[in-house]
Amino acid sequence: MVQRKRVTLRDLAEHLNINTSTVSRALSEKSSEMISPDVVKRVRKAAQEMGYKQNAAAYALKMGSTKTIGMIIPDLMNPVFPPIIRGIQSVLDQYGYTAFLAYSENNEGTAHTEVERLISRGVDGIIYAAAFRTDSVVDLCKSQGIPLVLVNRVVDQGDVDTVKVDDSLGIKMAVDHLLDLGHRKIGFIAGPKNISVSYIRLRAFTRTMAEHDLEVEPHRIVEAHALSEAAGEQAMSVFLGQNPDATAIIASNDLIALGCFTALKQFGYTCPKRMSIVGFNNMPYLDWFATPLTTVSIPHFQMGERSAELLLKRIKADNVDYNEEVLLKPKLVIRKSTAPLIASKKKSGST
Amino acid sequence: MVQRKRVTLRDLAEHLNINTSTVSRALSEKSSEMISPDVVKRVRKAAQEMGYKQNAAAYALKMGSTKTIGMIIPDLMNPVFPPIIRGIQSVLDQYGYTAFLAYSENNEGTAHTEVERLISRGVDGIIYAAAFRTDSVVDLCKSQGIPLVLVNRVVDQGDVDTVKVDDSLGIKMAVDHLLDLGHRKIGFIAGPKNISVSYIRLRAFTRTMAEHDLEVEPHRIVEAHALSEAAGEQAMSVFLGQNPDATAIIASNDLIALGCFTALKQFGYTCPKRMSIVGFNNMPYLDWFATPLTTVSIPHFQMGERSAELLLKRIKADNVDYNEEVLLKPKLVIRKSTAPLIASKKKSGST
DNA sequence: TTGAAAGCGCTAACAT
DNA sequence: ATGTTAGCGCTTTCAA
Repeated sequence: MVQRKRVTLRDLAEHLNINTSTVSRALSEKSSEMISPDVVKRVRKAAQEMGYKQNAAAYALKMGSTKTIGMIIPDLMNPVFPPIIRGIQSVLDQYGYTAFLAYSENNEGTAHTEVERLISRGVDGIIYAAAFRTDSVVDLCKSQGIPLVLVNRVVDQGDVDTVKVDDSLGIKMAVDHLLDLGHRKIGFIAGPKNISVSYIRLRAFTRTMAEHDLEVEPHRIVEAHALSEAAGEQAMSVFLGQNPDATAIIASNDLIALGCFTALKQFGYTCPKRMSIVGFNNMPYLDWFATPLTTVSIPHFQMGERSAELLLKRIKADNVDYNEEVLLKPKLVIRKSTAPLIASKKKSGST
Repeated sequence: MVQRKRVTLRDLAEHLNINTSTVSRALSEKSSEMISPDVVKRVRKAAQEMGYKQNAAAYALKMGSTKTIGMIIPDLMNPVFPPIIRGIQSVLDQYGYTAFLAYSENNEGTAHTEVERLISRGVDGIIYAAAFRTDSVVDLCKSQGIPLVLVNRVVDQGDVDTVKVDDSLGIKMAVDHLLDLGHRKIGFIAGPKNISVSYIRLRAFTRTMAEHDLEVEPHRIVEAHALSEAAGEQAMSVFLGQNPDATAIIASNDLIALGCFTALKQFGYTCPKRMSIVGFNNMPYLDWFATPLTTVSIPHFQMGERSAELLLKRIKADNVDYNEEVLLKPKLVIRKSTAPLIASKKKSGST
């Protein structure tokens, strides 16, 4: 029983000898009240039997809403994003929305193009998890009147809805943890500074250190060219070359931290004995690692949920009076990559 | 410059004092030839300036094709699927197609519902990576005339396009590897038998063993209730309880293998010293693990690519003359979870 | 080379 | 409670 053509409202109407609008109303939850119960029942039964499915294109054209949104992430392979996506979809599902997934590949131009494609697809809104500190996507959405929510990364301009984690607090936790363990010569492998999280985390690092009257000398900070394993390894090699005395490192994210492990090994150093490492994100499966990474855990799934809720709210009431910023709290997960500073031969002054 | 309303063909037409059909033709690659070059240029310039974007809903309604496909996977959190998805999208992108992503959550009913939603969205085809051995989704797509490609998992019926990995060969490689290492008392933690890969891999196990004149006694095989870590742990506990003499185990996939590690630990056993473990899939980051898992690697990305190519082919020429089956080859990745059998105190007869 | 007009499937005034 | 009708934005046949 192969039916090449999809069943339409008219097919149903003709089959039942009633008008298409009656069928439409009978099928709709809202307007079925104005139709006699008997007709409603007959229509729904026939729809079921004939396999009627609403034509989303026609609905979208008529109603001006596709019940679709677009999500842009840097890269699906980064294990941070699957849970965010699931969080988004879990609330979308409840409201009959569906999401398109697109990738920026850490490239603003690509992101811009993808957003244009999504707009052409008629998405009712966009969740953007790949923003740079200044990002043309924000203006694009604004000029097209498309609701936009930023997740995870933020933008320097203030007038946009955002769901983010308190990165500064996360870094503070990491620093305090290392300080508690006795470390003083702490380095930082930053991410690219045009990405907000990199920038914010780095700033939080120097600031927290300063609060403890610890000055961070410039050679203690190396910037990786990407938030990736390879970039982390490269940056860590540079760091180790110029910091033979450092005893702990904070990485801008877990992937970079993994790269740090690799570089460390190449230098013949061990973790945590010779050097403690802290990451950021708490990616999956860290507990299984040879050296389970101490890291800052962030509520990925919840971030997705909140951003979808925020976006749906904006779509419903499309007056953008005041922007909203949702701030989620991180947690420090202490594993085996951090250990107390061993009181080896005393070198510098303090403690 | 906030433009609440999207620019339409008619807006352009009125702006240029020409007919909408002329604008449409000028914008289309195919039919712009029949328009004077001058007009084409003016139209495209205006389109650019006014920010015209084609309305996908109108296009879809008119043309009967949304240039959209649906992907169904069990679960985004399973690290096997991201690369498959990327593979699919990489070829979709080249043809102007976009994909919806939906989840079966390892539940046939859910899958069925999701497929219905996708069909209602008007997808031109579906890639289904979550099939059960007998699956109503296949019939659903067939009855609706929607092209369908199965990835990774297959169904018992033969008349459907499929992209899969040679699971039997993969298991054979695993068995041969363990045999080479001297193991004879090898167990198997199977996945649910209503999932094709579970079934095929199990069968390949007993068959390969038989080819080496090794009979597999029933207690050597335990079925996990899901292809997950928790299910693997549970099944492995059962296995260890009834197989104190076993020296190696093959798990139906990596997640189950991880569960095996956990159970092993609870029994106070070590891997690979006391027991060798082989997984299946080669999920990311295994090299980082405390005991890096020996596993069968499968070309996820490529599977995605091939399935998208196959689907697009079906969509283009929608006559389904003969079905196609793409078979990809796996590779064995030997890591640290397998080791030679230690010749301890001799017990049973052979060798 | 361009214009006029129809129609894809749906919903929502506006009748009745 | 139901029918009639218009129109969302687009492509394409037919006419000029």
